[in-house]
Amino acid sequence: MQDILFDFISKYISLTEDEKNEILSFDIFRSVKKGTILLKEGQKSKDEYFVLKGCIRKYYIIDGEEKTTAFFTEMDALTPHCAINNTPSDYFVSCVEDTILTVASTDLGIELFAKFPKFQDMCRILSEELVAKQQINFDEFKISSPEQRYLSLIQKRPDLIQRVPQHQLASFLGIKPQSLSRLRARIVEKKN
Amino acid sequence: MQDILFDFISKYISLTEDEKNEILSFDIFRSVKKGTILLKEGQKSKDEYFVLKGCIRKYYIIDGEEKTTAFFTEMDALTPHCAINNTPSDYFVSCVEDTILTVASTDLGIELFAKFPKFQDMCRILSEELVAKQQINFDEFKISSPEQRYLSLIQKRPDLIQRVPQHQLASFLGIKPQSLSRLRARIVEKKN
DNA sequence: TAAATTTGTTCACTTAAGTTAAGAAATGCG
DNA sequence: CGCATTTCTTAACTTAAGTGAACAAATTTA
Repeated sequence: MQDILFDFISKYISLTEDEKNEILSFDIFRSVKKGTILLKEGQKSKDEYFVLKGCIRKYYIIDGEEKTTAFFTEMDALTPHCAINNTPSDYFVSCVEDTILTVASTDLGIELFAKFPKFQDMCRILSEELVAKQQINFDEFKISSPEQRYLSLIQKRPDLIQRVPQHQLASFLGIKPQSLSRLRARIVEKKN
Repeated sequence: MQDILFDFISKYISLTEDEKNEILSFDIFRSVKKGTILLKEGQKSKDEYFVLKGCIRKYYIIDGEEKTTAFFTEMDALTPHCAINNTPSDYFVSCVEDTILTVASTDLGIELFAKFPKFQDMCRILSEELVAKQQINFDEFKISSPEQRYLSLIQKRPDLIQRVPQHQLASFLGIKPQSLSRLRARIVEKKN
């Protein structure tokens, strides 16, 4: 399982066996059950997550209603905003499926930066990549209708449609579950 | 004018006079007229922009229609996605107003990283901040209706409503200009 | 396994955004 | 300055999403 982590890291920097062992010594691997809440609204946490297997989701509760804004699956990293500026979280993070992930506090990151300066390089590249990816995602969302967003999701993350409940998907697409049902029926209709 | 740049930088790292002069020697300040197109779709450019005064906007042209997805004003930085992965741009960048900005190629950035390693620190912090800010923006956009988005824009970037044409604002809010007009009329209605 | 809960779909109705078109207001330019 | 273009608003009509409710199906759990 840890191979997934090192495969990921090796895309950015190379590590010696000693360095790998050093990292493993931190005991950052966690196996969490479906439904487990990793982060609650109002909570101050410094934990960052990296998904090795499974799926976690980020959601707000507005007027008692869940609003899912992101899913993180294999090889996705989630650094909650509260971990960066040490403020209470304004959203929840929970497991959509049984999930294996690494949990590391930002302090551990700083420790690693001191010991292995090359980690800084990886983090800089990662956040730059992430900025670019997020911008594109946001732009696409803005310039598309819900139907276009759904069709594009089928292309880009077909797995999500299988593994995530419809009502969470709907919210992720910026609409209500009923609208997603209707929209799907409409698409099937059009095909014939 | 360059003070704005150094004030900004000083929030992250401190520079000696010599270092400042070194930076100034690169001649990166540009004064551009309203309407000037800085980046075109299909173009490969390595330029990054930092707005000192004025406003630039990023937009796509889809089926002959402009779709504005972002505005950059004083102290905002825009690193076009094409500058990062050296691919043709899929959007345009143009000046909403007469604008003073710095234009620096990513190569210059790399040169600066080599000469002043502390620049790396600034860039890492900047991109991390940007990732966080973008995530919040995206989340807010997703969980809000066009009307809520408009009301929140009035709170958060009231200047934009004054300085940017309505039809560009509409597109930025994810709706058509006619809908923005109607929505505004509706809000005034409600107040009474 | 049976009951309870969660999840997904359908329907009728309401609300708001998209579309097309027309005209007024503001801006730019010769 | 005056004409042309761009920008903004309004209106009537269409389309799609929101809402509330009912029901079926799937999943959880006691």
